[in-house]
Amino acid sequence: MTSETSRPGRQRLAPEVRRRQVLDAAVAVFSEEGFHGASMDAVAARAGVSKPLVYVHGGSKDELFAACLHREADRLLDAVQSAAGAPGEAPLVRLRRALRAFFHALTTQRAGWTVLYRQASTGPFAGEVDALRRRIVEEAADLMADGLGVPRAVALPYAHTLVGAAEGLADWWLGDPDAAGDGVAEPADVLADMLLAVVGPGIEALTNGSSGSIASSSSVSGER
Amino acid sequence: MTSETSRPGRQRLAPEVRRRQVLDAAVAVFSEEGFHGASMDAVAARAGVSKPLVYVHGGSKDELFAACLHREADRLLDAVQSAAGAPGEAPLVRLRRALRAFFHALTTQRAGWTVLYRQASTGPFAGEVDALRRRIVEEAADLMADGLGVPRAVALPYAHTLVGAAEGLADWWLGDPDAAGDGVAEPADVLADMLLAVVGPGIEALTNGSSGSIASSSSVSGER
Amino acid sequence: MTSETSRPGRQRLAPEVRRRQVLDAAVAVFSEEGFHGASMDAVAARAGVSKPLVYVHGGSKDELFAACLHREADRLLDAVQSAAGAPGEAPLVRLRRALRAFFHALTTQRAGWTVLYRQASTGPFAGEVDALRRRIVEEAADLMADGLGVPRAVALPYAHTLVGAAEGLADWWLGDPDAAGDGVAEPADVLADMLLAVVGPGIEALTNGSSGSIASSSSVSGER
Amino acid sequence: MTSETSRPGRQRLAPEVRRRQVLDAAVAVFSEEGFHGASMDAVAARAGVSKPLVYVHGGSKDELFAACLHREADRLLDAVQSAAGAPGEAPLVRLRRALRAFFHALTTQRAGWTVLYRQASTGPFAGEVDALRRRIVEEAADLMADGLGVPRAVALPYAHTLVGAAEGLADWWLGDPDAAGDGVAEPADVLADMLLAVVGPGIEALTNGSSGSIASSSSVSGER
DNA sequence: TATGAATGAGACTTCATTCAT
DNA sequence: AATGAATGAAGTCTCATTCAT
Repeated sequence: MTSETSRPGRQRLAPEVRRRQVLDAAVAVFSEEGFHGASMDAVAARAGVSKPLVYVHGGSKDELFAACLHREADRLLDAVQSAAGAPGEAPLVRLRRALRAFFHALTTQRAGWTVLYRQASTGPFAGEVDALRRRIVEEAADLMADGLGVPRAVALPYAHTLVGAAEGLADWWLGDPDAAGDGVAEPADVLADMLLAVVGPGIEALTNGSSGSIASSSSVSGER
Repeated sequence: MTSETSRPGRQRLAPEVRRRQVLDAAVAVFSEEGFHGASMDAVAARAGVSKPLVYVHGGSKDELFAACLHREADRLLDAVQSAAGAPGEAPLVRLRRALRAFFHALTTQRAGWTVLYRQASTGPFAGEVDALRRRIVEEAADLMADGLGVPRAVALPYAHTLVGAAEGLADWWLGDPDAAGDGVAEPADVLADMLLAVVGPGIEALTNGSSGSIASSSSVSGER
Repeated sequence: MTSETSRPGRQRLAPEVRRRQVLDAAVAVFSEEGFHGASMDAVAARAGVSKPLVYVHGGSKDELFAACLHREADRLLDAVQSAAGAPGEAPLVRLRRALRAFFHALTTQRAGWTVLYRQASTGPFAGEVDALRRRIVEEAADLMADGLGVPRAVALPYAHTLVGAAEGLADWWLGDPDAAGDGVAEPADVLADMLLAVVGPGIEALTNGSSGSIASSSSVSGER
Repeated sequence: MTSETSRPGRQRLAPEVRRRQVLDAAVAVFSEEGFHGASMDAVAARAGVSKPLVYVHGGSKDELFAACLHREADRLLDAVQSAAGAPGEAPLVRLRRALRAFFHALTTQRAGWTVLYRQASTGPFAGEVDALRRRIVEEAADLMADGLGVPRAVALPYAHTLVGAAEGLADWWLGDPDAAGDGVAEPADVLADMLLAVVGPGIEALTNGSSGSIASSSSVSGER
């Protein structure tokens, strides 16, 4: 037996490399098939390794899925946070950058986003997913509270609204990637601008209204 | 112990009653566990009937899921459409009524909404789910196109944004029901007004801008 | 409510008529699907009655199948026995008539034959079927012992051979009904003659040989 | 207790060994219970392995059954064909050797024969079973056509008769193994000779008759 | 370390059988 | 007498997980 890699299937790799291999495959498969629909066989095949190795590096199916969730959520949050920058800058500029980063991250992490937002909100990971989502919403709430000069408790529902709106827009775009973009700017930037066009004026108007009577500041409150 | 339902087993019921029992249970279970995660055993247990009865009244798991999808989508769409009223009325009034009906439906049909919108759009029902989702969003797009005087294709992404924002707000509220509502008006109405406060000004502003330069109508387009 | 049969599904019939209805349907279904493959639903549907009625008139599935076996075996044996006639007549003439009756019975009782010989020889009714077959073989053994003037114990294996040969021929014919028959005589008669052409000379020759050395009377015993 | 097979569970075997184990068990169970009556549980238990292993090595129930059919048919046909030898030899000698091989195979492959010949020829395997049966009977028909100097189409019903007769004789013998055999020769050889004693003279006589008037060559054609 | 081989548990589905009308 | 409605039990098949090499 020579010292060369005599059998290609038995290639020894550094543990962290193998772990990333497995996680990448898992994210891909989970995003395509959902948690229950995905099989460990499929993950192993996608990673190009044997099934026991998936267990060695990824743990049980539940653990593997949780690891996917966390890694993808961390990536997303990191991207948004670092784009938002320090609290000193103009708040709406920070929001704009954060939104652009958010939509941009979807382009490069589409599978991760799907795992986080389309597959896992039901089933045994609802709680885990909710906690991860909360981290994102709270980042948005911080930005808005800072920008509007209102208490965080007041900003919270608007943050949920904003994040929900972003999700809705993102889903539409991911379902039909050619529909957005004018061919000049980055699609992610276009999406961020579309979103701001819808919610920007409303958010600005909120700065002038008292927290309790926000609804009455709407221009469509004529009825009843 | 009353004289009613002396023995739970072997109760003869009219077929349509049983069918609704089964469908209700199925919607509940599917919404909690997802399609793959839900078991026919769980549906039967939730409905309080035996498993074969689920097959008699709901057909196979696929058929049962499809039936759930269609019933819930029809219910939701009916509620929103009848609330929106005829096209002759003032557009923003129609939108307001539609939104109120939408939030109202979300609170009474939470599970149905979850089945429709929080399920994997991958798998064997992708087409079906997409078609049903489209019907709902397109109703919103019709309203907005009518109200804004813009082509439907332009209104579509804003409709997705609007629906997503409504979801985000509803999720927040359903997770903490005491947080919204002033104790006077219906919570659903309060939510509708909050949403309009955020998106109303932006939507109005869109009426003046051309589709391509929507983003530039935002007051935060200073950067870059 | 008049005294007329207001509902056609609730027609009261004499028990023996119903029983025959059910048995006929059962024979048909069992012959087509086999014991395990046949469902009580199918039997009920074929009989044009409801399933509980099948249980009332036919008993459990096992009992129903046993009843089918016995009725069909009795019919077959009756036909053969009455054709064979009394022991006084010329033995080979009796055999010939019996064989013709046998093949003729297959034409009119094809389903019954299938149930008896093609479906039931495996499974939980093997013993029952064997007993019924034995009755037929023993009828043949009686005929042969009588005709050849040999003890019944000696005739028995030849009776098995004869019945097996008849089965083989019958199976072939039933699988391809157009293959037999010259267009003039009854197909059943042609089959009987074919069988006699094969086994007749051998049986006659056995009359002259001793029981122990039958094999040596063969003209092909040259080897070894 | 020897040192062998210390623990029955979790034994690693070569795939081809396991596959034969599974097939053997399947043939046994199918022959005893029929296709519908046999359960995969029973096959697994008979093979002494777990149920998933049956699926790994045998595929679905349909595939497993088909594999049984083919293996047993091949075995049987191989045995008979190699015993029959080349066409150049004396026809009746070939027939004799083939019959001996046939009876020998019946005694060592009883279950396989049962699977092939005592199963419902209805159901999803009708075509497959018929084709395999035909191969065996046609081998006999070839031998007979060769030996008698008649066209194969003429020989075919006689081949069915011959095979049926062999089955009848074999059934009788296998039901009462002490009844046949003189204690000197192989029982299978004795059975072959008994069969030839019955059908040999008839077959020889057929050589002189034309196909249409075979029946009239019988010595019992006096009636009608 | 890495894997081929094996299995316990559970899912979907159907069927024989029986109650309540 | 007759039936629509209902269910316990069993069957096929898959999957997460682990042993033995």
